[in-house]
Amino acid sequence: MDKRQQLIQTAFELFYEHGIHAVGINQILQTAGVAKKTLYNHFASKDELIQAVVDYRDENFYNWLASRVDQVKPGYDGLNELFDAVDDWINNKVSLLTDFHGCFFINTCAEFNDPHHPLHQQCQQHKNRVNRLIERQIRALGISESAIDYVTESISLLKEGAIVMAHVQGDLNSAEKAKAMAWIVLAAYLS
Amino acid sequence: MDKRQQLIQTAFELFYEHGIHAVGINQILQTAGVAKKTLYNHFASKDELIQAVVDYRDENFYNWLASRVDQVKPGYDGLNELFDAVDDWINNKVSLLTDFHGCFFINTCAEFNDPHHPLHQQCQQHKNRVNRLIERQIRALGISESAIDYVTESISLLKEGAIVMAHVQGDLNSAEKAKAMAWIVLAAYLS
DNA sequence: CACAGAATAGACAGATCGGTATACCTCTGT
DNA sequence: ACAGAGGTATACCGATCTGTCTATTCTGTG
Repeated sequence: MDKRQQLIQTAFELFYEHGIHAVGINQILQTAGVAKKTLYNHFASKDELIQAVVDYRDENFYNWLASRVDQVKPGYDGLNELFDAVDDWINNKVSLLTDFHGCFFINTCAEFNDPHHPLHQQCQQHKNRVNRLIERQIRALGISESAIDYVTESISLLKEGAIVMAHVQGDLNSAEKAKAMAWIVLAAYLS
Repeated sequence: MDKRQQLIQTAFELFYEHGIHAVGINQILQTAGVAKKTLYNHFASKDELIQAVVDYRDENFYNWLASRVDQVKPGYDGLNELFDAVDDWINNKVSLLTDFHGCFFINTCAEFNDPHHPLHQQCQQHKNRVNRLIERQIRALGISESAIDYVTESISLLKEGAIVMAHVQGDLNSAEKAKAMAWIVLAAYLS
């Protein structure tokens, strides 16, 4: 088994549950069952490990979401699947993503507030990837070129709102609400 | 000047900018220009200080928002003012709230993930207060009683989405988008 | 003026932090 | 058979953390 991957996986689970600043190196090592020297053989510092963890979650989450969305027809079906996927995630029906504790990238931005911070920007880039996935669905709907960015960001806003409502307020139907609003809004923008 | 209040104010500003776990007691004391003994004279522990900080922001933020919303007619005008207020906040037009770094309560929930944690619940209660403010506007619109909770939570979702889009993605027009969607959605729910 | 309450500065304790160093133990390829 | 890579376990370093303690100074009121 790959020790490097094992460290990243363990660190992610601890960071996701308790926050990054609240989890120490020694806790990660003990949980992963790995020696300290091995960690510093693979990573120069805790910061590098954190970066690798964000990358790992980016790949893992995006690949899962894209595979869900891309298995249906782009456009209405794709957007439908997007919100259904978020709903499954929120309601812990996707074991691949581990127990829901909000969006790891939103949480990380909360801990690294400065927009110029490398970790904050890494999180932005993840969101940009997801936005491009959404944009493909919007384009397939036949929205006019000039409105594509605006509508994409509006749908993204609905998705983010659903995640936060589920995490902070414990609203487990938030993704359904967001989906319902998405249809209403898109119908208005298409007419 | 009240040392207790000075500590809370300083702690809030540091927590809001850097996150709670990232800020130490000594940093707060040095910034506030207060002795350590004075802090532990007013608070039994750092945890108690954090609780007081969350309470302080709850009062400060809610009072500001409610005073904005309540100065216009409940209903359409109130909701309009709600999203305009959020827009002003995001675009740093409200000096009372200090520079925008996302929602302090969302950020705090990101650091204290467990829904049973006292701080997480304090944040939930703040959101509940704001939700009741929104609910009053929804009621004034004449929405049917059975739909009030659902519509209130939908508007709340739009507001949360706008805050996160502004914080994580740097979208400074997010509140405008949320407001536009709110009108579309409400028109559909009223017809 | 005198005194009580509350503030100050700062040393200190014990734990934990990120990170380094040392010594030993397996594997694996030639 | 043996060198080297990569693992383990653990002691250690300096810094920093929360929280305690002492000793001194300021301030407001009778």
